[in-house]
Amino acid sequence: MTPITIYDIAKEAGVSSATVSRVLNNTAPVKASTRAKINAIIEKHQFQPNALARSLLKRETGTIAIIMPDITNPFFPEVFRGAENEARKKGHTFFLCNSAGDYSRESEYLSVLREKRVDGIIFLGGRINLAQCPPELAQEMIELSRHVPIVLVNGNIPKSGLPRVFTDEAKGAELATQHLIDLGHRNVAFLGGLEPFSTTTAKVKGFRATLRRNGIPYRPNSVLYGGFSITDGKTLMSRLLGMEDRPSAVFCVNDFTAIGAIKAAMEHGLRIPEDISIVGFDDTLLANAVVPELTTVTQNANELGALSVELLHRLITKDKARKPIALEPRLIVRKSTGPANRSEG
Amino acid sequence: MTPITIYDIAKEAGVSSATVSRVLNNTAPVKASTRAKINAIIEKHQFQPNALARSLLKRETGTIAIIMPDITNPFFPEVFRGAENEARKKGHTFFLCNSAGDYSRESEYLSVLREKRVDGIIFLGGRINLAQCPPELAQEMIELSRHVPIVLVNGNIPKSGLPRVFTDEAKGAELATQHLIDLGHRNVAFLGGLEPFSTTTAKVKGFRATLRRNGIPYRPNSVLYGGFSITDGKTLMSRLLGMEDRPSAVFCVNDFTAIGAIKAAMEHGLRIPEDISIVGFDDTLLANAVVPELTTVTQNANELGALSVELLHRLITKDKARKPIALEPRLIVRKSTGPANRSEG
DNA sequence: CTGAAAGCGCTAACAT
DNA sequence: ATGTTAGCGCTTTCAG
Repeated sequence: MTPITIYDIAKEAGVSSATVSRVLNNTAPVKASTRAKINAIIEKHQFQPNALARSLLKRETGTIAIIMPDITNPFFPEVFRGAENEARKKGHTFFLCNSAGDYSRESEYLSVLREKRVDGIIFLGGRINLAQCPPELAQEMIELSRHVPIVLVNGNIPKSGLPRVFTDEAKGAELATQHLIDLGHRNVAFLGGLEPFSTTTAKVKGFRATLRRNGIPYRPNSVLYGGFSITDGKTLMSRLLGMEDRPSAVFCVNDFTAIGAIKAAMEHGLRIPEDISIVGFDDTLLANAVVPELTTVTQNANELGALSVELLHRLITKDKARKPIALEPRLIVRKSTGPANRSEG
Repeated sequence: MTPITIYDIAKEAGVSSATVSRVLNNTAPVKASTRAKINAIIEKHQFQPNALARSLLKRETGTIAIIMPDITNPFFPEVFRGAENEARKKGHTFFLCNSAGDYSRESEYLSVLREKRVDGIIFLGGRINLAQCPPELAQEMIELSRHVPIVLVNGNIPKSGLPRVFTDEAKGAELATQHLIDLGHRNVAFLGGLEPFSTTTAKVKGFRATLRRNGIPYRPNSVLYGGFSITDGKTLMSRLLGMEDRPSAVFCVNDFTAIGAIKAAMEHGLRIPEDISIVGFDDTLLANAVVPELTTVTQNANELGALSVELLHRLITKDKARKPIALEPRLIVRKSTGPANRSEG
């Protein structure tokens, strides 16, 4: 059970460890017969070189890691997939770490990953989505980035100049809102999210800008914050439906809250989209699972992941491409939105 | 940018590397003043010890990895969560690898993980769910297990004696089927899955056993295989609805296919559960997202993950607890099932 | 084409 | 309480 080493192989083959290393890595010509003999012995013992020793020497591990806030939200596995595929193409092993959106856990992983000398880190969620990231947390990222290449996805540390790729969420919100307005809706609400998060504020910004551009007056209580989960969506929608002057269309911060909104609306006996239109965000698998299928904004999660790895890879290979990469979101119209009911507001 | 080492710290502090190591690991008493000085220097340089060097020496990495087949199926992230939390409690770093259900990718990861000397591996899906696992693939697992502790989750390599924890899926199927029968359904179908997978055959077995136990004759075409996705569920359900003597209740291989089945039924103008009852499996977040909410069987994904890590941990610490651990599934009755319509069959 | 030897960064005896 | 030293398993000059 004591792991076998390159020396054991060498001894058994009657050669030096250098020669074994050479056949292992194809790093210099080796006589065919010795090569064969060595390979046979390797095979026989199922020898696998110790990557720790190798990495220690070469100062690279061939590994990159991704830190995400919530593996349970289907959006993230989707970007993971895109990232992983790209990483594999580049010959990197790809690991996922789940921060659960917990800042101290983020710090923990950041630190562990550095110690383990990963070649690069992709970072999503948590602190980089904060409208106001606490200085220590921001500082930590900046300092880390001096030791290991890191790219931020769908977030930012302002003024840090940290490389990043992101979806233009305000733009996505504009698409969604305009879609609703084009359908004749004049009273539309924004539902879900939390004010401290830039991902929320960006969407609200796009939402309000679109209202304004279309000459629709902004009603202060047409924006209802409250969270990101299905339950939150349900709660918020119930509240919305209790209001006088109830909106005929709702744009939700993500698919989760949109699903919650749909459920609440149905429980109140409303039909969708006849009585109320609902738009989500992210185009997760939930959007297709639900009846009626959800109109939503896609962030191209796969591509987002792939581009992040590509950028990271450029960083790793010393190419200093630091210009942020923005991705265009796209509206996907399905069954949860329809024309405004002209008899109402 | 050249990483700083323990020697650099030692030199700057005017001590030996051993002393620095001691304060780093609290492995022997160090005079308070020197300790302070060293810590200050460490702080100043943001020094982080190289885990590769340390692991190389100590022959352990403090890392365990989990290989899963489809991070995009919400069931798996859920077991990941349970596993990760448990791993953290035990002081292990936890990484996820996504095999995408691809056997060669599994092999690849298995190999990489061994080279990187992870302390243990948790393995889900893919080859261990095959009713007939190809001998090479089985052999690979068995040989690997001689080098690194490994636990199989919800699967098996027959006769390997490999440690495992699993949900009793046949039992889950019995629960679901009995529930339907208790509601008065006599014509019930099994929908989805693929015959080569043990996770499918186990459920069918439970399904048929329950029919038999209740004196309900088995109709050969009441079992419709075809896949695991929402789309598959939809397709299969459409086929089912086209049959004469259409069943009044359907038990689906997982939540995905159940959702697909619901969508197909609705498109055919059927009401759920008034016209047809549908049961899923896994209790993923989809079950709660959909209207009507899905009656389903839970596998306690979180616990499954936690127990796996616990078992793995015992293996790592040399405790030879190899007895398979079985988890009891549980039926969760929601809105997609109801009494059989007595006017029909 | 092959071997000897140094060293990657750290820890753990063994001294002192 | 601290320093010296010998590796952990591998790759890589430098010789031959």
